[in-house]
Amino acid sequence: MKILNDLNEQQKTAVKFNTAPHMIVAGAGSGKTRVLTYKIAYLIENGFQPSSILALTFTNKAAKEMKDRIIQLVGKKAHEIWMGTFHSIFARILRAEAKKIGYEENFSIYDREDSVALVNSCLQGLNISIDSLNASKIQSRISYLKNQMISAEEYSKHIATDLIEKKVAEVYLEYNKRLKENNSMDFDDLLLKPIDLFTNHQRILSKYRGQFKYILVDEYQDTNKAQYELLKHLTTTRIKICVVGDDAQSIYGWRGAEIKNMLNFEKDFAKAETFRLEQNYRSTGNILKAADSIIKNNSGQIRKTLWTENNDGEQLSVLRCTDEKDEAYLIAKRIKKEITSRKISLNEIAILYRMNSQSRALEEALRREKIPYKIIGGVEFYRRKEVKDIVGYLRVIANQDDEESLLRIMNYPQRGIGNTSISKMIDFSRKLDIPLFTTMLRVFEVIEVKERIQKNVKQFKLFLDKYINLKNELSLLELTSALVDELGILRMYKEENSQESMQRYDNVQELLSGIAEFSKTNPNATIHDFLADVSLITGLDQYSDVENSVTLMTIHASKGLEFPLVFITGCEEDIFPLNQRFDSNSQIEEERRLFYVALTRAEKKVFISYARSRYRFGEVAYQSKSRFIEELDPATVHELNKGNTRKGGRRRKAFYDELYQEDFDEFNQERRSFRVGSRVTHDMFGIGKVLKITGTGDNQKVTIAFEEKGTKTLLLKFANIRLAS
DNA sequence: AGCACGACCATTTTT
DNA sequence: TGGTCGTGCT
Ligand SMILES: Nc1ncnc2c1ncn2[C@@H]1O[C@H](COP(=O)(O)OP(=O)(O)OP(=O)(O)O)[C@@H](O)[C@H]1O
Repeated sequence: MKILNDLNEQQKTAVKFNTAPHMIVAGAGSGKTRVLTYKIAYLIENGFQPSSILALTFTNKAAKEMKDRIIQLVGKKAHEIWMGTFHSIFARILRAEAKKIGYEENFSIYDREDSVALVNSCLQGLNISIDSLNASKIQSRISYLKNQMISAEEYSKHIATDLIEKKVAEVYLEYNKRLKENNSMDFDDLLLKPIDLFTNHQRILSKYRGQFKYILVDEYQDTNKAQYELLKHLTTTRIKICVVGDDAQSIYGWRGAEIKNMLNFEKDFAKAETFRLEQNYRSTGNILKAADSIIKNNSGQIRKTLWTENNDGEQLSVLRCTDEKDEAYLIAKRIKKEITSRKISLNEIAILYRMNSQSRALEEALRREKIPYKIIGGVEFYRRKEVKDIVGYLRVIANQDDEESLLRIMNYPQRGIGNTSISKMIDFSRKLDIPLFTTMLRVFEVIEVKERIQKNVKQFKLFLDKYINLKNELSLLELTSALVDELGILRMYKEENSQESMQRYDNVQELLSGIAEFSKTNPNATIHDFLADVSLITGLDQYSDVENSVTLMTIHASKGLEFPLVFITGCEEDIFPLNQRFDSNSQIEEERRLFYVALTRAEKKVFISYARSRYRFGEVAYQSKSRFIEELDPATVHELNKGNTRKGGRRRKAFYDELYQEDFDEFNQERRSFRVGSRVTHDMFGIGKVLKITGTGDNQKVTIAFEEKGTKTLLLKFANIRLAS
């Protein structure tokens, strides 16, 4: 069969095996994704029904790319494959079955921001506050619990012990209740609700078991408990399952991903077989050696061999920089040099970092050097305020119970319904136990609201009713255009005529063209279809490589991608690895896997940079070189600008002139006997670990996490701190 | 009701 | 450093 010609022997064997459950375990760049893609093509070629294949990927973009590739291989019947992320596929199923679990099929999907807003509103409603936790932290906790499949009831009855946990439990319960009342689900519900559905409705479960004859999962190492449960529900001995992954690339533990899903696969699925792919096609020998020297510092992983026919290639280069501006500048310069000497395009270059906040300095330098770039992730288009405002209207038109969205648009654009009036209406709704939307209809009964404002509410209600009635008559695009026009949003931004408002203007325009495009690809799409899609779009999905520009992103976002030239930036203790408090081993190992992922994105050449000081919260913080740099096999790396300290720094300093105001106090740096990460003792507070060092001269401060006395910031001049033995 | 200013807090990583 | 939130003034 022709399809198989693009594969090596091991890959062919894995593609052709289609009997028992099986797992393909393999290192980076060995063609796991390719095998999955070809396997699906192979199945279809051999008469398997595309619509009975369920393929689950990590991002929407990965799904789209895989599907496109399969269409290329076997033609457009591949359109019928059920392919997408766990979240999008199960959202689709939930929409079809919503009634069975007590939701309307037009339910809204809340993203993180919406969820945080709801938590806030719960806190207000319950009239509680938790000192050490803000709404966003509480939301993270709830989400984490949901990921572990710990229900609010269980948490509150059996797990929450101290006062804070009890309060969180109370919020958790209320939050779920309110979600339900709003006919809404958060991201985690998209995985949990289907489990409820399948557990309580045997007939529906049978229906989907009949539908999906073959289930394939990419990036299995990053699936969580709920996803595992879903797979267990959907598979029977007659349904085939194939999962693909690399335990060394599991980087979402903080979100509940469990490598153990992978380690236990053979036990979990009867008669399971494991396949391996060992030839790497992506990287040079040196990059692979370097990556291997990193990952072998982790304990207990599935043993894998990885070899390549590629030659050793160049060594990795380490760039030592004065601070983050210097780092950004050196990288920009380096890029200019490399595109001419290597004759590569900007598209072939990626700059990776540990956290989004690191991109700022890099962007600034790239702009100065006139190097075009694109950022993947970051603030995503559909999360921008002006876009979410309009989407908020659409959501309310689709689902009047969606209180968060209703509150969002109530006074936007301003129509004279202020916060006090809104709270009065909310109180009224709660007292009578009716939706806010109904309260708007009965606003004349809410006597606390001034008459003039009651009229405004009434008018707004009529405005919404009009569109609610129109939603079945107008197309999605007609509806949205009419809405935006009547709201006068574009006019408003234009009149304001600031740089910011013009940006917003453009974004609204872009939303409209996005809708136009969506309507084109999905001709009969309703507002519900569009909203379902929008909630699950992420920043990672909007990536196109048409324009010629450098790619900037977090390492998490780079998973599965590859670039000839890769920069890994900010390789300093407390940034990468970003370890907080006293190192827990599993945390540092996840950081190490992250570094492994970063290295293995590269095909030809890696630059690793670190800065000796960096602005953090407006203060200078002194940094020390990442332990990961030390762990690299020395035969594979060299330091590029050794001994380049003051001299190079000065020259570049001149370049940035006013940008450099702070003086880098090298003397102080050398004199100190400890650095970030050192264990120190203090006469009063005992033993602790240095978290950060800030300021210069007499103002130099150290933040230390003491084992017994908690975290303290001390003035170095007075505190008697010594290195612990 | 709506704006301006100041206090405070923040940095993981994202479906 | 910069963005968000609350208060107090108009
Ligand atoms: N048999 C093959 N012949 C030629 N190129 C191959 C072959 N198999 C894989 N490749 C190439 O190797 C690269 C890596 O493949 P792929 O992305 O499928 O690997 P992966 O194992 O999924 O990687 P990662 O774990 O990093 O996501 C791709 O550029 C792919 O085209």
